Order: sequence, then C-alpha cells, then structure tokens
Amino acid sequence: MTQARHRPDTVPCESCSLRNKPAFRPLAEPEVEFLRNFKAGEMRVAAGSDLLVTGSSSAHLFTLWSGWAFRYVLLPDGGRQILNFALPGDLVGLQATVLEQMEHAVQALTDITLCVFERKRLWALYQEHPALGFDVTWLAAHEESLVDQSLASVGRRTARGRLAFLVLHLWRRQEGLGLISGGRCDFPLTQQHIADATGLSLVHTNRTLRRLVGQGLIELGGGRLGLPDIPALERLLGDAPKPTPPRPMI
Amino acid sequence: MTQARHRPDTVPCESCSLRNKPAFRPLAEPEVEFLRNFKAGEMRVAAGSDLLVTGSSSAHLFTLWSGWAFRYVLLPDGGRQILNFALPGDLVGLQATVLEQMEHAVQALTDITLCVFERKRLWALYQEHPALGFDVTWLAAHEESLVDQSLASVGRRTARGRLAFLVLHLWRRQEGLGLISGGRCDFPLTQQHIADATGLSLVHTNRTLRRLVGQGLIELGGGRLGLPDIPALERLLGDAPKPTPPRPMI
DNA sequence: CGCGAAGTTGAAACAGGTCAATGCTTGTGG
DNA sequence: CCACAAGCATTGACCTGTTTCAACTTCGCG
Repeated sequence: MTQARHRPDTVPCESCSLRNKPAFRPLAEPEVEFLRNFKAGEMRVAAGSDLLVTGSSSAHLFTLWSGWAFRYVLLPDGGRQILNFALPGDLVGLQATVLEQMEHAVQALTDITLCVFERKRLWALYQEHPALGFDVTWLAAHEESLVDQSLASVGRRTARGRLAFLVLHLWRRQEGLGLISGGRCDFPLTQQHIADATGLSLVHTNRTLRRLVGQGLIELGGGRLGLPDIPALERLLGDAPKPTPPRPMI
Repeated sequence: MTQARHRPDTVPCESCSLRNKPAFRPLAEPEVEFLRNFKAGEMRVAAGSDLLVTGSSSAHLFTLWSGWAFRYVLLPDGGRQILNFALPGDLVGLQATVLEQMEHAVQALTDITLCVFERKRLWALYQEHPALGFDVTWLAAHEESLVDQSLASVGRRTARGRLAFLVLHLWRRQEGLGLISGGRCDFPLTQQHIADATGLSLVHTNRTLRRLVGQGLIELGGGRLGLPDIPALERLLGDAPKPTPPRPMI
C-alpha cells in the first residue's frame, strides 16, 4: 500500500478516532485513502466566531471534528433564526460549495476543530469515488430531514413542546455519538441560542425552561444537560425524534 | 448514435418540453441518453392523493413534470406542517430513496404527472455519470435551502410577513419557470394549505390575507395570484427571497 | 472586587388561537 | 334546471400564549 503524501501535522483519516466510532459507516480501503488526500488540512475556530458568512461562496468545505457549531440566518429586523446544530462528523458548508452561494452563516458555538477540504476537488470525489459522492448526498438529505423536523416543531408546537423537542433531539444525536456519560450530555447553548432555535423570545424561553426544570423533565447546569424522565418527554411530544441511523462520514 | 430501448408510450428525455426550458441547465449528450433509460415510466396522481407516506421506503424516485405537490408532516395532535412545495422539475422522494426512510409524506396539490425512476438504479447513476450524481446533490442542497428560508420565516416573522414571504416565494419560483402570464401565476392553495405552510391558524390566515388584499399587496381569485406591488412586499419583508439560479434537472 | 454576560422575575400589552356561526361556490343528482 | 350537500371563505367575540419592557440577580473571570 503506497503511503500517500500527507501533511505530517494532521491526523490521517484511517486512524481518525471520530471516524472509527460505531456511529459511522466504515469506508472501503480505497475511499479512506482518497479522503486522506482529499483532506487539505485542519482548522480551529474559537467559540463565537463565524466560519462562513451569508452571501459568500467559500473555497472550502468542512467536516466538524470536535465541538459544536450552528447554522443561522439573520433577519432584516435583527432577529436570528438558528437553523440547526452541527455536531462532530457533520459536513459544514455544503450549500456554499454546491450552490456557490450561502443563504446562511455558520458560527462556532464552542471552540471547534474542523477537517478542511478544497471545493475544487469535490468534483474529483464524485468522479473517482461514486460511493463518496453518494455519501455526500446522503448527508445533505439527512440534514434536510433535520431541518424539516425543526420546521414542524417551530410551526406547530407550543413553547413547551419546542423546548422538549430541542433538548431531546440534541440528546439523541449525542447518544448516537456515544457522548452521554453519567446520565448527562454536553449542552453549550445559552438561553439566547435556545430562543433563536425555537423561534421564541428570550424571556419566554427562560420561563418555559424553568417550568420544565421544576417539573423534573430537564436538568441543566454547568453546560451539561440531563433528561431524568425521557418517557415523559416523549409523551409530551406525542412522538419522539428518531435515533440517527448509521451514517456515512466524509 | 444507438437508439436505446425506450418505452414507446413515454416522452423521451431529449425532447422533454420541460427540460428544454431556459430555467434548466442543459445536459451533455451522454447524460441525456442515460436519463432516457433511467426513466422507468410516467405516472399520474390525482389532486389530494398521497404519493409517498411517512415511514415507507419507496422503490421509486420521481421528478415532478406537471402540477404542484407538497411535502408535509402530521403531528401527533393532528396538526399538519407543510414543509415545502414541489413545482415542475423538482425531485420528489429523494429522502426516501437515499435515507431509506421517510419522515414526511408527499401529496399532490393539483393533478400531477411525474417521471418515475427506480431506486435501485440510482447507484448506477452515480457510478456511470458522476455529473448527474453531483446534480442530485445540488438539488438536495437547494431544497434544504428552501426549507431553511421557511424555517426562518415561520420562526421569526409576523403573520403578515409569513404570508408575504410565502406568496413572493411561490411567485419567484414560477417566474423562474416562465409561468407568469398576464401579471398572474397559478395559485392552487386553499387557505388551509397556506395556514399549514406558515404555522398559523386557519382563521388568522384568513384575516391577515384579507388585510393584505385590502391593502393592494395581493390579488387572489380563481386559483390565480397577482402581486400588484412587489416592491412594497419586499419592503415589508426587508429582504426578498432570491430568484432561483439556473439549475439542473434529473 | 468589579465588570459584563447570562439568567430570572413581574406587570402590562398584544398577536394570534379557539369557538361558533354564517355565507359563498361548486358539483351532483333528481 | 333546481335543490342540496360539501368544501371553502369570512366574520365576530372571546381567550390565552407569547412578547415586550424593565428591573434585578447571579455567575464567571480578570
């Protein structure tokens, strides 16, 4: 096996600790090898910084490797709508790459690390490894499915329901990644983020959240989240967000 | 050029009157030829019928050829959220095909005609014609972008704004397809559809719509829509939905 | 210790929801 | 050709979830 050129200061894909988690579909040998070359480098972004902004057409595509980010749009009146959250393994910036224009921005919620790919080479990916091209489509379709669910939640649920949906959704996604420990998971959102994701005002978010905590449905503190009574949450929602199926990672 | 096998009772892709509209990116010769074979047939669905339902994993993928459809989810409390509308040229059922599970249903809004593709053969499309695979990704990313905009609208706009956004959005899409005639375009939605798409109640949709009509911003009647003062609508929205860029069609 | 960011709480105003009734079309069958 | 049913649109009255405004508190950190 030829040891392909590879920047010495970056993690080679085949030994990526994230990729090798059970949540991700294992890749065939040639695909991993391609990816190792496809990967142009790594990048760190500090919490609170935008890594992609509306209107731009980035020269890069990313896979989030550690930390949290979120996609959002700013409305003319100053309001912000968070479209969804990106967790490790999620592709970031596909719209900018494929549509050559961004209708939204992406901001780091925590300090994050990303794998960087060059837009120009995406075409080679489709040509040389159709299976990877298919995986990119899979990720795009899956992300749309997440936005679909959020739209339904924001459009049709009461404040309680929207909050319940959001926390359970984020819980399930972390569960899929094996990130629940001691009955808790990370939860780096401020109440402002929650409000902007659910389409509620900050004040009402606070009150409703407080009530859910008081009723023993949610535990919050120290940037972590606990869900002591998931069945009750599911009852409240009527139907639960589905667990993420085994998925590809680019 | 070999005249490939082709069901005699269906329109061959190369002479498809929809595909040859300026809104769509022309395909290279080999791709069109592949598509002619990829196309398994045509299908008609009557207004009001579901062509895909939640939970199923359809054996087929469609391109809407004429008429309107919409994607939606039903909530446990009986509410319905319309996720977006499909117009001619839109791919329908990609999530079911790629994710192998549908989180939403699709219903014909008018009588519709669809081109039918077999799910099994999608893989061949990626292998044999990477350019088409890329186009599928493009369509998925674009559709997500539409849902993004709806989510921002439903999450952050007032009732007036949501309605203004919806009608302008549908106007612009039809404009892209050359479907505006005599200052009007088709508008087959009932107020119930509008309510379900905007996350409003039927009654409030009616009142707000009525007010917009009264103010000369919207004209409705006979299943058609007129927008007499688009600049005023754009001012109301603060920013307008972007016109659709030239796009691929499968 | 002090400052800024985030969280909390009360009171008042309002957008939008719910309930309920009434018109208006349109298509169908007698 | 009329009568009726069914779906859709419209309007009024009332109610409540949510927003807004405006404090005040707590937390994290230099």
